[in-house]
Amino acid sequence: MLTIGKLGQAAGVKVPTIRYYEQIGLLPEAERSAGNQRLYSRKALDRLTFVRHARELGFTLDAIRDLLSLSDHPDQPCAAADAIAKAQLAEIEKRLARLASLKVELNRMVVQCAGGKIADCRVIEVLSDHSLCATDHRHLQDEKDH
Amino acid sequence: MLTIGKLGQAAGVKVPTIRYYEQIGLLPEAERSAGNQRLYSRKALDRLTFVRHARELGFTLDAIRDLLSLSDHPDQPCAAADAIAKAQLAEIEKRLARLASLKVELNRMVVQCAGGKIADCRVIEVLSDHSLCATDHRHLQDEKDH
DNA sequence: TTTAATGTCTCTAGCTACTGTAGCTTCAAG
DNA sequence: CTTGAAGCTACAGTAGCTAGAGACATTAAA
Ligand SMILES: [Zn+2]
Ligand SMILES: [Zn+2]
Ligand SMILES: [Zn+2]
Ligand SMILES: [Zn+2]
Repeated sequence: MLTIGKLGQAAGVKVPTIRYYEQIGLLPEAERSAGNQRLYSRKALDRLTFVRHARELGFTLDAIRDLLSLSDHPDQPCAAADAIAKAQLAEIEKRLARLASLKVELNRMVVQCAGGKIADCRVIEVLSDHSLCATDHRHLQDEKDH
Repeated sequence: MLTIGKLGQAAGVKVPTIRYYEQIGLLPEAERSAGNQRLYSRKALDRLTFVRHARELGFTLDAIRDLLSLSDHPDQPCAAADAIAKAQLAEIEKRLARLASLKVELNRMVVQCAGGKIADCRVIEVLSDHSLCATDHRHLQDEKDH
């Protein structure tokens, strides 16, 4: 059995994050020692490692919740898991498209500025007027591109 | 003079967002009518349009605060503004790299799954074990890629 | 064995950039 | 004058943590 600190080290997850995951019900409540400290099994480590890897791949905690409960039913068909992964892929592709567009615009701004006074700064100019932009970055779905 | 609703329409910003910007000091406090309603000048519209455009290009509100105060001093050199834009470009490029890597991994997962039971699902398998990944997506700076 | 250092406990608040709600008041049209 | 839309304030909630306070537990050195 591992203490929460050891578990965190082993999985690469900070201690408060583990407690947070328990609090929101993503991880089951841990067993406790005589002194009320959390104790974790190897199975718990696997679960947390799964969560961490999924987070690194950008899945939301809600999606991970679903993936975890799917992985607890090995006999069921995997279509639901595949659907979650495909949705995540689609989301990432959307963000990529948006960021690519932003990159173009930011680059244009930076390159075009001759570096004089603010009154003539291309950065400030472009920010003031979207019609100076080359792409339709506005219409590419906003946000959640965290 | 515009009411807050007209201003929001003109700038493409929701009314509560305008009030929020005022609250956090990004926009100056608006003048008020006899009945205590906010009134905005054309200059205020320009300012809000600037904010919106900068947000669309992914600048943080803090960066926008700085850009706004720079644009209020047209005689000063634009190096500071350019630096903010360059930092933003660098940030976007970092996110792009990370997302590109995530896309590769997610795509691999989805393509490799033969679609049987959860026990054999490649998606679940890869999520459980990063060594099945092809790239170093872990080491690409995390987060704030909202 | 005492003591000091480290780890863990709970609880609360804060972060970004909003969005939504409730319960009011003001305004413009008919 | 009435009605409905638009405005007001204040507060709560979103995602996914992170940090802090103050108290208790565990381990290792002295
Ligand atoms: Zn410049
Ligand atoms: Zn633009
Ligand atoms: Zn599958
Ligand atoms: Zn991986």
